[in-house]
Amino acid sequence: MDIPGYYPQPPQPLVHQSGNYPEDLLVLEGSSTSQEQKTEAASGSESEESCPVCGDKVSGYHYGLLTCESCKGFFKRSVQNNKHYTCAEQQSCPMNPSQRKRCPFCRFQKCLAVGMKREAVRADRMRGGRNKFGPLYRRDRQMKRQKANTDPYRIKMETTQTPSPQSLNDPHQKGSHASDPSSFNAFHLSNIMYPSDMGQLSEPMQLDCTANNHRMLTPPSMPYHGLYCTFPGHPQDKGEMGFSYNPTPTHYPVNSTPNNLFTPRSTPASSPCPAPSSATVLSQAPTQTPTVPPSATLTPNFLSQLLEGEQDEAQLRAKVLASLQREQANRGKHDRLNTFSIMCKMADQTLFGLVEWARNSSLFKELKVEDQMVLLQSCWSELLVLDHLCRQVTFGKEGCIYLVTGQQIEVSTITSQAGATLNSLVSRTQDLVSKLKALHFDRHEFVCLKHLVLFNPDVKSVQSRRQVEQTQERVNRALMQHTQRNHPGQSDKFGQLLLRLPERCCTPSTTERMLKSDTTVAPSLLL
DNA sequence: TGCTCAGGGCCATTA
DNA sequence: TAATGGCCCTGAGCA
Repeated sequence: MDIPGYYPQPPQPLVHQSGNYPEDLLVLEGSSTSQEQKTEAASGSESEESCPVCGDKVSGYHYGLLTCESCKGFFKRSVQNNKHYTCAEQQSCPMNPSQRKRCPFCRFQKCLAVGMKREAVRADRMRGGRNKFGPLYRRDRQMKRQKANTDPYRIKMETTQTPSPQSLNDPHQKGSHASDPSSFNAFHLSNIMYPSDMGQLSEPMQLDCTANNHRMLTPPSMPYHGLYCTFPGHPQDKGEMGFSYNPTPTHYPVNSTPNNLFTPRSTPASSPCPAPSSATVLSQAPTQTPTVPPSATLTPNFLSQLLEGEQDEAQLRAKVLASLQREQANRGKHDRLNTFSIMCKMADQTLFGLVEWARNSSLFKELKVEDQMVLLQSCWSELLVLDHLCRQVTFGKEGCIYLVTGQQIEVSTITSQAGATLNSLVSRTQDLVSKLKALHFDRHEFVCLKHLVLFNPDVKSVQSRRQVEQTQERVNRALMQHTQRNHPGQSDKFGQLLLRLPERCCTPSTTERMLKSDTTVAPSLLL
């Protein structure tokens, strides 16, 4: 959401923001009066929010959402003068007040991505008056009030240090295991976990998704810098992609393939993603007891405990779809989200789900709030990618990418439209999915890997480092014992799983950490 | 009828 | 010298 991410203090959402207006709690929900506006102005909350494009201080609603004066002017000039920019880098330039001027291409793309509307720039250049988005602004304010009223994590934020704006928007810090908690992506997570001013767990914007799977051209669940790529021939600013959601997608996941290794805790009968058969790897596991220490008898319970906190795929799918539908409903049929924005919002919602998962983890709950923050801040992008991989292994059909919404896109459709960088990402992802499928990656192993990524004792600013380390070692042992017990024929499965991690997160640090944590296994892994 | 506030213009500053 | 960004003006919408 952030994913993406990029917003300095006060906390920001990945794409859209919502506010925290304590005084507004006195205003009846659903009402929108001048008094309400006066109250907002008096509270100063809105003026303290940060621009979703660059993180600077917002000056009001401009072209569809709250932005700073600078981005307002930039967007206006870009549209009025029909500017066409190019990016000298990877189309993922950092966007913060000090660097926003460096790459107008990325800045403009981000303006569009977060929801600034070209059509709000008047073609006739007439001054003054109100635009047609007045009702939208009012709804946005109402949602902020509602979230401010219902968010249970606001109090925690008040006791949590937030990072300095300077470092928040630097995407070069993304994905670093030892990332500074003040990194911009870290900041995103802090907003999601403990939204204060902005209410990161904001009511999702609404949208009508009536559906055309085949026209979806962007890949799901990529790291945010990837999401901000453009697609040759399909720039996101072309407007509506005709994305719509059909509750019954054309492409259903094949639940009878050997790839369906996971057993979701529940999947509605009407789900476009039927529950995989119960013939999971676990159920097929041999009864023979492997040569594991006596302590291993606790492992199944431990793994069950980890699994209890797992996200329900059907629920997550429902949430994402509801969010997209609400977003489009708010926008109206002539103002559809483009594909790029839809993908960003899917990633947002997926990330919210992952944060929720972490917060519900019994192991994670044992940590101090500050440690929870910095751990999530350091690994959110890896969790997103891991989550994507898991979804592909579980539900993905050969040659297709399975979206969190239950829809599938053919990889060939993407590769025929995308540029080299994105194609490379998609290709690497698919390779990794194939390897994991070959390993018969199961749900227990997935939940272990998620915990291993999450409990990273190398993250700076972790206070209870020893506790994190011990938890990681515990999960590591559980994973090893599980693979030995259930896959005795694959003696190196544990190592193979860990070796996949660097491919997932593009850094060997996670694997190195785990190898260090279990020296009995390390030698065989290094061979 | 006066107030609000979002879009447009101006212009000093910056790169 | 073009781009940026802060400040001010304008005027439709609303109470």
